[in-house]
Amino acid sequence: MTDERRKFKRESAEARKEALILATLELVAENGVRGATVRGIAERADVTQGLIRHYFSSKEELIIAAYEHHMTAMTDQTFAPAAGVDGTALARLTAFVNASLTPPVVDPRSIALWASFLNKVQQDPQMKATHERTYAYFRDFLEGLIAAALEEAGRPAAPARLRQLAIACNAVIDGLWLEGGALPDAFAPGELADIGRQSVAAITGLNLEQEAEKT
Amino acid sequence: MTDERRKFKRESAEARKEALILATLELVAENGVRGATVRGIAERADVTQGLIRHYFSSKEELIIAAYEHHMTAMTDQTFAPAAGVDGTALARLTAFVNASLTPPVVDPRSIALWASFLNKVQQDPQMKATHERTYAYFRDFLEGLIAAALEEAGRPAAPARLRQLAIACNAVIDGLWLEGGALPDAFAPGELADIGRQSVAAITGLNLEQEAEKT
DNA sequence: CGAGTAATTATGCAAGTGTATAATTTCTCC
DNA sequence: GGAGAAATTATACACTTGCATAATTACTCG
Repeated sequence: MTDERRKFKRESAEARKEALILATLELVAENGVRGATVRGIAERADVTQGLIRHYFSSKEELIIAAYEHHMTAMTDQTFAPAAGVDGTALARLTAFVNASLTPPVVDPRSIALWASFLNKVQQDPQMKATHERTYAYFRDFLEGLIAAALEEAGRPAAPARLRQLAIACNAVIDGLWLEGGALPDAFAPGELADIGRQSVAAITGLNLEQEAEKT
Repeated sequence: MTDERRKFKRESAEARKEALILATLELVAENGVRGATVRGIAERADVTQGLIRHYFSSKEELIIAAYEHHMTAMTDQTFAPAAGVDGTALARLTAFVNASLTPPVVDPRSIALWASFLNKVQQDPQMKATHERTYAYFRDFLEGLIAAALEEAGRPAAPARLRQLAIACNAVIDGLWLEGGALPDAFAPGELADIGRQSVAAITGLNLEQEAEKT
């Protein structure tokens, strides 16, 4: 029979690290980075605090690992839907906007995490690098989608113009993402994505609505 | 002769409160709410920590006062330029977009403060109320400007449509504000305002550029 | 000018913080 | 099944935190 009285179970390093990182993200979202105490994280992950030191040489290191985990999850959730569409560039652009403005990307917890990490991001060089790389990746990807969709529509744009369009569309998406997460009850389901598509359409002159109706 | 050796100077309650609030905002922007310690704030304001308790019954109360101070300053900076224009509605809308996307509204410190306060805002009812009131005020004002400008142009919009336009324009402004503050070196001076006007123009169908050139 | 009063400083305390180290427990492998 | 090693817990420490209270200091007003 299994010994129910055993005091703990040994887990693989990967599983434990993952559990600790998830617990960290929960607490950072709830109470900020400084509010995510080592003891609180350990309790949330159902271990004792000493174990954290066994897998991460400091709280700082755990925070950095949690941040990179979150950023990776966010970009994956955003890019996967667009990458999965193998139709026209316009279809991929539409899928990208939709994915950016629906759960799980739009979520109070994501905004809370983004806000909680911001201070550290601006001070820690490693986190700053991760942040800038993610932002650039996101915007370049969007710029590529817009460029392809415009060419497809027979009216290609010059690089300077493309840059502006990407910044503007990125801003709409970010702004809607922010508002949707900060005031979850202020918008009906799908409303943010609707407004996002309409706005990107207005800014670029592309017709994202007919594309959205195809699905 | 003045006694240079006197250990402190008595100030009016208003001056001291203001000084403490400003010191608090500095530290909150730098280190987050929990990182803004009572001792740190006192040092920054050149007083001893006991004095804080004399003017604010708790750190919580000081934080709330600092948040409301900041929100008031932000809205004032944003609304004053638009209110000062007594020309067409289009001119006021243009001034509003410009003010929202140039310093001192666009500023790394403002974004840092916004992010640092977010956690508390979502948990403390009083701060939450302030936040929602400010957001609603901002968006309603923008919606009013858009409505007036559209009527002026001879193509008034229905309420539902107006709501969507206001949300979209608000999102562009917020998104650009965010990006400008989070990556201050990524944009040339005036670039954000340019893109903001173009985007609002594209979304609403109004011509903000000819309006901007008049000044 | 001198006493009273309020502003300000000085000091102390209990709880919470990250981290270091020692003591246990579980699991693997021969 | 039992020794060895690694995972996990247990305990301790120095430091910081917000808050309370007592001791000073500066200014006001008769």
